[in-house]
Amino acid sequence: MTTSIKDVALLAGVSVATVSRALGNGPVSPTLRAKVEAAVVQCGYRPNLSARRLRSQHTRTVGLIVSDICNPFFTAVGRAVEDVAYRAGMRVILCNTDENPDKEAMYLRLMQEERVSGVIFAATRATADALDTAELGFPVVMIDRAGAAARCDAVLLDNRLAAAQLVEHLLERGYRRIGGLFGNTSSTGAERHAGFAEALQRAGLPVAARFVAPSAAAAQAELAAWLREAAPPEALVASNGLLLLGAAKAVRAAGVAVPQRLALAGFDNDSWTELAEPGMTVIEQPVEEIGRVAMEMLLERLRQPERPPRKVVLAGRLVARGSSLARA
Amino acid sequence: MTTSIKDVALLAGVSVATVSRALGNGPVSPTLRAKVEAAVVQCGYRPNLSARRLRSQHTRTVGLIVSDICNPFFTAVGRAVEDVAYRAGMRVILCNTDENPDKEAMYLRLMQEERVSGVIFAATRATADALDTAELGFPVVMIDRAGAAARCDAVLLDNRLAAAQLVEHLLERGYRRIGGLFGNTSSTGAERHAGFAEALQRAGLPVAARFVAPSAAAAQAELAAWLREAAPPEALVASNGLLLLGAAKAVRAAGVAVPQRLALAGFDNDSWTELAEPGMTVIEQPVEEIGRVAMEMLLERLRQPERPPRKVVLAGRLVARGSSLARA
DNA sequence: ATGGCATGAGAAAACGTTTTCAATCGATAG
DNA sequence: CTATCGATTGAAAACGTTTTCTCATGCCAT
Repeated sequence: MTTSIKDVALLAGVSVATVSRALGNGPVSPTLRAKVEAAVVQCGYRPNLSARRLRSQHTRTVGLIVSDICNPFFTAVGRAVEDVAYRAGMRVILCNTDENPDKEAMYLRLMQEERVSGVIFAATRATADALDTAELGFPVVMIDRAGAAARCDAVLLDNRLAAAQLVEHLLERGYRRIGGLFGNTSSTGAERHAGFAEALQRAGLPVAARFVAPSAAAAQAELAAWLREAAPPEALVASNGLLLLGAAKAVRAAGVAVPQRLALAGFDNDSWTELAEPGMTVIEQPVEEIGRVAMEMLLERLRQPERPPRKVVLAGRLVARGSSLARA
Repeated sequence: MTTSIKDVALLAGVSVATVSRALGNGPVSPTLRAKVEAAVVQCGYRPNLSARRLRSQHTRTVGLIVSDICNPFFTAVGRAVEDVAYRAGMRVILCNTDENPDKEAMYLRLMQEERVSGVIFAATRATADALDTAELGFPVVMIDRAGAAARCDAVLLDNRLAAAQLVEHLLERGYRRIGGLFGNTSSTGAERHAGFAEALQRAGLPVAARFVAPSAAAAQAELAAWLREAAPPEALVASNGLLLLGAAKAVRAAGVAVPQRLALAGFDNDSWTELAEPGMTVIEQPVEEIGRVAMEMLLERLRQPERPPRKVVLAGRLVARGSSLARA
């Protein structure tokens, strides 16, 4: 039997209401407050958060739903979310969906049962478009991927611009036959593809883009096949860290010289991109900021439920490395 | 106002007890069960987990306390823990301690307030030694680091053996002046140092070990300084993935040839170790298995609270790569 | 003096479940 | 034909809090 507020009240010689008020910030005379505090330490009382949540009707809990926390991008974002959350006295429930809409639906239902205060969500395209935030019962902040119709807060990268920047960087360095590898489940992949295609069209060049499942293995297989085709690209853009990793593995396995036979560029300044020869050219996303801002927006929304939804668009930073050296 | 079990009962024309039983696995006639299920979908009822936890007195929640989920080792372990947990109908609360004993204490207190079913814990040395699992009120499974006195379950790597393996591998390849970089906060660092030292002593060689804070930055700074000293090592063992990363950055910054001027070997088969030239020799830990087994042991312990504590010791796998090529 | 009025405290209701306890009913055994 | 038993069901208690709702007290203004 664990000790409850009743035991504390008995020990301190006051009512349970007084104990509750002393522990919270209710009006209690200094005398009784001291008595209560003494009783609390004496019997090692720990409040029961389930009871507190049930009665007070707010759980101080947020859900963080991402595809896979093992993706360094989400790892870093998640860490930032948690830091801000815990500092604000909130708990975080982490959910990995593996880009699977069924799992997304399941976890959203779970969030309802948990009566979470809100959710930070990197949704699949299908789910993002269909999301009805009104009937969900809690506010949602989208990250990384935008919802089409979803009238909710979001913090995003300027994906079109970033992808276009990569293409222009490669053009500047003298590359012409530029291929692209994009994830096929998220709106992010689509947006980056759009920026990629626009930049190439502006330059009057053909657009060679392929869509794959968002995993390193899929990217590796796709690029390996591509390199065996008749006219492989001179440079490749990969639309996220996982795909870039797969691409790097494929070129290494095929013994293709980077950047002499194939230049590489992509997204996410993961730690390996600096170490892998000759260094990967990437768009670095402000991962810590994305997580922090998302959580702050959620807290803000909880304070002002009726505030109009806001989208924060952050800029990526081009980190040029050896994988896109100027063409000889 | 969200709909409660009462509304469902009213709609179905039965008592709340019957609804509860129909939703759980109580004895209910097929007729009423069907009525209840119809009512549930009709009014979109979602059980309130806080209320359920309060009444039933088990939270179906486990805490996962690690130093930093951004460390790929813990990311992978955490993912495995969560998969097993969700499949068993349990929730996971993730806590990052940054190797800070104060944060560890704070999170343990939080776990008590959450009335968690149990905790999976990668503890600092100080905390692990002082851990009194009896007065905590929930079972603990230690991972990665052992508790000295702690009479609780644990799943660990055979650290001494693994470290010795690395040393012997380097000896075989012809290296003699072998240095080591170890984390100074965990028992794991200490154990790996022990294995490292024993292997060198068996070979009649001097032991050159340095202890640093468990971060890439600390390792990088320490090695950079070391390389400027009079007699720098010919080969270096780094006691975890972060330290190895720092070491790799240091040698790259100093323009030191690997393995010609300095061979490198370490722990954790993180994705960058394969890509970074000339490939890092590492001990691969069975990360997925560590997380899975830890969660399974916790579930087992919840079923049989009085079972004697069990320690599972897993073996690492040596992955030899270019960074420890045979000496010319 | 007297009528508010702010302040501090306790009693009791409420939060949404699960679980215990008692009751009803049909059927089966004696 | 009746007593007993098993299976369902509902009423009500319980889980540990927070939040009314009262009430007593002392103080200030009239």
